[in-house]
Amino acid sequence: MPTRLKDIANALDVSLVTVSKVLRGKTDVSAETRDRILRKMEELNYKPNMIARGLASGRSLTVGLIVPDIADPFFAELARSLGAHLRRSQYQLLLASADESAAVEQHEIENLLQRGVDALLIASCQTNATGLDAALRHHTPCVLLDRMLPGTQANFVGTDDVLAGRLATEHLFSLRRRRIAHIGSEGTSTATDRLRGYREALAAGRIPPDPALTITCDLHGGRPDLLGHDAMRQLLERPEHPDAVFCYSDLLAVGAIRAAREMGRRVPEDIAVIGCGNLPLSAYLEVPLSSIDQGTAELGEHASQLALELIGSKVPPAPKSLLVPPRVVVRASTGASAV
Amino acid sequence: MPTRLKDIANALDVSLVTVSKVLRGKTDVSAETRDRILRKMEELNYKPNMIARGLASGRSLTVGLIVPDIADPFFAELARSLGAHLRRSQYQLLLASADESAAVEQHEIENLLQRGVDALLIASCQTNATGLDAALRHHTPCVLLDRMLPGTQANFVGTDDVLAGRLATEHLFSLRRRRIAHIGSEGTSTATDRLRGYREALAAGRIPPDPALTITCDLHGGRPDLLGHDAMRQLLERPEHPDAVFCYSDLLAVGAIRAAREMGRRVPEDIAVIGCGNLPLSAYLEVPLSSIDQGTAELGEHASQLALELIGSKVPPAPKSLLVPPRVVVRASTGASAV
DNA sequence: ATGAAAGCGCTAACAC
DNA sequence: GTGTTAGCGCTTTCAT
Repeated sequence: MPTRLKDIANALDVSLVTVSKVLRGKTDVSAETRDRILRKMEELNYKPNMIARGLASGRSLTVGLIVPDIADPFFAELARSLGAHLRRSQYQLLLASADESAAVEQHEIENLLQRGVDALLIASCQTNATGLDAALRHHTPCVLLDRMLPGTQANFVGTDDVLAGRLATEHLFSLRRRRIAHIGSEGTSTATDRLRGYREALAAGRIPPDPALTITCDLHGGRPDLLGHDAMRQLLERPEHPDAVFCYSDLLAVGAIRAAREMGRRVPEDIAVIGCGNLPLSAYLEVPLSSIDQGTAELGEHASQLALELIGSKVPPAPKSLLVPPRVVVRASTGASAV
Repeated sequence: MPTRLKDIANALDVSLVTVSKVLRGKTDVSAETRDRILRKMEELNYKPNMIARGLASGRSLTVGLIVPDIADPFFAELARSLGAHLRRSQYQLLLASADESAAVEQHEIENLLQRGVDALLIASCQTNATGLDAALRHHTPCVLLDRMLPGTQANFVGTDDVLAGRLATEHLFSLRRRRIAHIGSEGTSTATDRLRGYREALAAGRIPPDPALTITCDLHGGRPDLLGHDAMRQLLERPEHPDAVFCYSDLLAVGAIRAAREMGRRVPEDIAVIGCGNLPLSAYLEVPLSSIDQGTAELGEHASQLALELIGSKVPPAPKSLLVPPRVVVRASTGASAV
């Protein structure tokens, strides 16, 4: 059985409280007793029971993270970064993957709150913020990650997705492409923001918007690579087909490129393609994929910082929004061999 | 503030214990009181405080998972599957990523035990099993995932890696390749087992082992794709170069293919390559990559089952080893266009 | 069928 | 400096 504070106290004939004080680094203990206690802790290999500590203190030294899908490389990297940063501050990450389901996500929110997390980080797949009410009831600080929720004045850490869309589109524009399509998504702030950036860039380039060049995929509807494939085929079958495409995600882009090549188009000569997310394997794809890098590790760092800050403040500060600037990574799919 | 059992009890003028009984589904409560209590719980939106419950009952309904790197697609998928299965049994997954460091892993083991996990699942990057002693002290059941540890009689759930190595090599053999190389790894049971399977298959095919055809990479030394690249270059610079390579991982294989092509070799015509792990993007690589699929989701299911079983048994049963059989997935890198 | 008493291992206030 | 007294919110055992 693991050693308890009481065991240390008994062995040394001091009170349990004194031991607890040493444990927590309180200064009202004589140097001598402190030494004896520390030595005994070492000797008996004492490790505090975090459950008991959590119950007594009301703080669990725990941060909950909910992501739509931990198998998505973006969220996996985010979790990794977050976990590493929190560990340095003695915090433990409780991870939940919502399986892309709003119901599961809601369940996990309640669940993590019941487990007494000191802060809750959510990359939400809900469409509104009512699910966060539970966190308010618990007075648990909450940070939205990656995706904003409509009608919320919440803390947010994410990519500047409008900028992401603009950078991607401007990059295609700089390659002298003028019929620039967008294969997008819907239902998330990331989707609408990237679309907005795309439109802004077109406007800035004095390209009239052509509704036929925007296709929206329902990413709940299946594998994104296949959806991207379909979307590209639709685009290329139209008489006025595009000479460039900005895809909402790399996975969509991968499928889109496959479709283009199957239809005899050269990438990037006939059609340039850029994705978003900068998958680790981007460089090794059939056509190495240009993409928008979101600085995922940096996102995790900011999120953990903000979480700790919120935990530390007695009164909840005004909600903050932290936008990490993305950057273009050029590879062959929009590369030098382009026309 | 969240509702507590006491609030329900007071509101209904029954004892806290009766409420607790209803909460836990005990039958020694009259149907009427039960109904009143359940209604009140609903009304006050009662959610049990899992920390208090954990402290009182000694069970946290929590399972800890430690992986070397959550950003590795294999471990991410494992975590996803595990989390989904545990959720169905009301268990919560506590995830820790060890950053490929044995020291961090050890730290996380202690950490999760202090948090009172009911079982501990570890894909370990340690070289021996002494780190698991802490779990024994806590009487916490423990399952090794993916990698066995030498000198351990522990529960294990993982791929049948000897079979993986044999299947991969036999597949290359069936393509009439006879100079089959192996780009391997070291320090893990997966590495030595796959190597063993490779050798067994060679022996079965009456191919004399050629030490010049086995290269071992130190995967702690950097990016696996670059290591694979280097390894392939070494292999091809030798006078008696191979006509096929089985790589320990897909990432190694990806780098290896790149190197081969840079050196003017055609894949698979001049050299066939098969990896292991079956990355989600395998089909979209510059040369779609043949691989060994490990049935990761199935691994997660078995692991969660075993964990729950161990938690449920009063006396620890004899350690079990569960080996999931892998299977070959053929793509272009060893595909039909082969000689 | 109901509840009183004790306690899980720790922390937080306040005495001495 | 040190220790005492009270809990945190729940479960467990055992009376009634």
